Amino acid sequence: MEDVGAACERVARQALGLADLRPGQLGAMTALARGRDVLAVMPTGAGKSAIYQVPALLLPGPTVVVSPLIALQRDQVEALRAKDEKAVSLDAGTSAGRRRSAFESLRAGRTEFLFCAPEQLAKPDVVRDLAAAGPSLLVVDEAHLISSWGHDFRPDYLRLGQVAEALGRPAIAALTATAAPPVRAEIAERLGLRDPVEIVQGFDRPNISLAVRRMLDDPASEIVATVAGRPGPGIVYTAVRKQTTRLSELLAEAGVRAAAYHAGLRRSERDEVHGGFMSGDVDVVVATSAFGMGIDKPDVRFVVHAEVPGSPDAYYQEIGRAGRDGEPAAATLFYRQEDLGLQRYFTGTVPDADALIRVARAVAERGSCDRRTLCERAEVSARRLTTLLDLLERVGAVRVGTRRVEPVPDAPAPEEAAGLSRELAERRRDVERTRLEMMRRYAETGDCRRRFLLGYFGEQVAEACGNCDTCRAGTAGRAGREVESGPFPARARVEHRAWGPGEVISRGEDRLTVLFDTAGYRELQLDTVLDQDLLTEPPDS
DNA sequence: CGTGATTGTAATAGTACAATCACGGTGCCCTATT
Repeated sequence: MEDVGAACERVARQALGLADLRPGQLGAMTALARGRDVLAVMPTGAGKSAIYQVPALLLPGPTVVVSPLIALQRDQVEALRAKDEKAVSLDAGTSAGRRRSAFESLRAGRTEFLFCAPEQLAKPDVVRDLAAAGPSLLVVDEAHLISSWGHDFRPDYLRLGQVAEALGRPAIAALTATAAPPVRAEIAERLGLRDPVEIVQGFDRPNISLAVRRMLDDPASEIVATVAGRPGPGIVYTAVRKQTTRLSELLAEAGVRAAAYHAGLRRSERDEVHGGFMSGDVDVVVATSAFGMGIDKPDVRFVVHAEVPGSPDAYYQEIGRAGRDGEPAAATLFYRQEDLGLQRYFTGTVPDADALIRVARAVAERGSCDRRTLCERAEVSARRLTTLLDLLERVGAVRVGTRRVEPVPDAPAPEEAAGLSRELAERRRDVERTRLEMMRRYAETGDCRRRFLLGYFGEQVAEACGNCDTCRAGTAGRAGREVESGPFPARARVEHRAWGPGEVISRGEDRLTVLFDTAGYRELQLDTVLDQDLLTEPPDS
């Protein structure tokens, strides 16, 4: 009988035309083909799709792929059809007839791949119809969104673990290009991955040079000068929509073929800008974070940030769109301290106690009920309900199934449950804010910027990179060199007097960055830690 | 949290500054019109 690895290689070659597989790819494929869960963190272009497509063709049942944007789903369907693989996508615009025939075809084994957004899987009949087809694989693409979008923006991301159960718990593949260690942990926890095979490929993109320009006032003219002096194509990221128009107009005046892009534009305008950028008619897109996913243009030469983004995670995701062809590219952050305030605002939502109490009380008084009834009884929107229920469930006040919400025996009283939920949300917000704090550190550090970023993503690098502004300025070598020996090495579990347990993310000569389980990222001076005996290393494995 | 627009007050006709307020990102969905 053929070995699973060999079978993967054969299918990759015959069905998908992939002659050579990278070691990480093959490992992930064979794990999935054997029914194991996989969490893969690999840069775009490293063949993430093949990781699930190959085992999908080997395993008996169909494959459900969760993808955040309808446009991405359609692209993927098209790419598969070009290889003669039967794939469909499902969204709100899919007619009842097409829906029926899609499910029929999945059940009959004529269609292998179904793409949809998590919101589709929030609908009990969709899950029921899919379960009837006996899926063998559930793929969550852009899985970092579970952590970054799930909590308030698209809460249905949080329910995918339960969806997996309802689908008969197929093997799960979680795929992303960017996920720091705590994000990986959250993905695994939320999806309920079972002893997943974790494949993390190098984060480093050495061809992207890094620089920060500190600004005391409006950076617009500096940005225009910088962008106008650089060979295109490039992206300028701004934090607010108004700024996209303003900067693109200033750039146009300076003779740059620039266009603005944000989610408030009409569909046709967005498509036009996107298309123009891909075809080369537009050299520079000035955009909010709406511009990004699904933009696979290899020759982007620079990414400029006009304002600081909310976390190193978001920053790395956005600069990662530069230099995918491997040629030199530049990432420049225009940094003003005041801009941190806006990001603080973006991370600052904690649901109000009243709404939480109303929901908790409705469930407690009424008993098992469906979501619609609950929305009416508690007077909250369907979307908000998902966020509230997630919190209430995590503090043990309710149990949320795919169809119904159930009360929990001995649950805390509604007022108490609301209080606990708010504490949970506050803790989460505080952790978010320490991410922002790490972004500030990146902008203000005198150490090698790449070493800082890679350290944040859990990669220890001894040498300064030589391709960032601090390296060129000569400040990088002196501060914060990684140290191999001594107490509190990277990845060590530690316990702080006030902040509780955590893990050392990076270890410098004179300071430590620690991610605390509840207090988030903190930087500690090694002297102080030793003098005051602030940290202990618990004597475990 | 910070910005920019609007309103308010004080002192006296045009302006100056303070207080208040609204606003700020990402995309599914579903339904009603063209």
